[in-house]
Amino acid sequence: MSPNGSLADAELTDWSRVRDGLRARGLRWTPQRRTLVEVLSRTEGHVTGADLVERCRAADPTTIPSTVYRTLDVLEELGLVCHSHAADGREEFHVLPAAVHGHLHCNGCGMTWEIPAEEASALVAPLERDRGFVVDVTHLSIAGRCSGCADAAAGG
Amino acid sequence: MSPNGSLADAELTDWSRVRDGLRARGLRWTPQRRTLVEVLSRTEGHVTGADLVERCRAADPTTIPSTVYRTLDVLEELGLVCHSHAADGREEFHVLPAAVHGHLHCNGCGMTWEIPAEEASALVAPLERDRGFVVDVTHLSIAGRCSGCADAAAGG
DNA sequence: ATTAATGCAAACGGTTTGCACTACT
DNA sequence: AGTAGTGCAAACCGTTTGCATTAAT
Repeated sequence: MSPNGSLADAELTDWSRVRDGLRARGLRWTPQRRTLVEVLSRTEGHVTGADLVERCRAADPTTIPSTVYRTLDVLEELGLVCHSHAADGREEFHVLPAAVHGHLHCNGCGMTWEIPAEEASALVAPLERDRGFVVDVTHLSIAGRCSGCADAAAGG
Repeated sequence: MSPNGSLADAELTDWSRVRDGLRARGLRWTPQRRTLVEVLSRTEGHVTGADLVERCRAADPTTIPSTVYRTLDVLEELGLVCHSHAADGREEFHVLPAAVHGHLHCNGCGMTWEIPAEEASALVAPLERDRGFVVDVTHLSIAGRCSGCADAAAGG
């Protein structure tokens, strides 16, 4: 793949490349985008869209939701974030994961863990083998109960 | 669809038990609930809440959304349906009793397949083994591309 | 000078809620 | 009679859109 030289292989933390990536496409580097990109650079794992709006607003109180969402679209096109849907049905973005794909979400405590790419691939390998179903591991989201909450449920 | 057969044809599904299940809990069997239960009894796989509202409205044009959602809550408490979230983030319900759990959703053609319980369990077994994470297979939803769409993507 | 991007406000779609009324038991 | 359930309408929440304005290039 790697069609038009996407930024996907850039150093994760090297957000300054985003600016150039945008410009290379004739898009613009604005203060609002800079704010979001900075927020994202501090973000690990997943955040909802609303969450990002809130964090941007913390950094810049003049932040407008639609701008954030529009910028997220652009960043997703650039391959810098991708989105899936959380267990509660909201948009969930995560910062371009180097080798991190898929989530494990605990219905007990609400925690979310990431599943390393290899582990995720291993899990779904049978699907690809037996059914020819190519899983999009970046959207893999598995709900259940973490060991702590499972024990609690079993114990009491 | 058996216009005058009332609950007589319920031997395929044991939905007539719903009525008794409700009553056993001091809850009531109303025409609106009957409509929804009939709709559900004709339903295979998954439906969104909005979808069910629509189908109920087809059966009974006076159907009101909030009633449907409230009844779904009740039916879920009874263990007759359960809900998860579809890839597009909407509520997704599916009829319980079958030994069918988990979905495979193709981003290409939009089709959804069900994963048999054993297959689903086998897939996530490593998670439970290695991490003690007890997966809720009824909420397992995996997105990707079916063999047809994967081939199409690879081929062109 | 272009024209991409922003701010704003209103719309949207699915779901939820408050409340008076209805009807199941 | 008593109370679960309904209908309705409005609220809600996250997200999207239209459009005139602003500002990056």
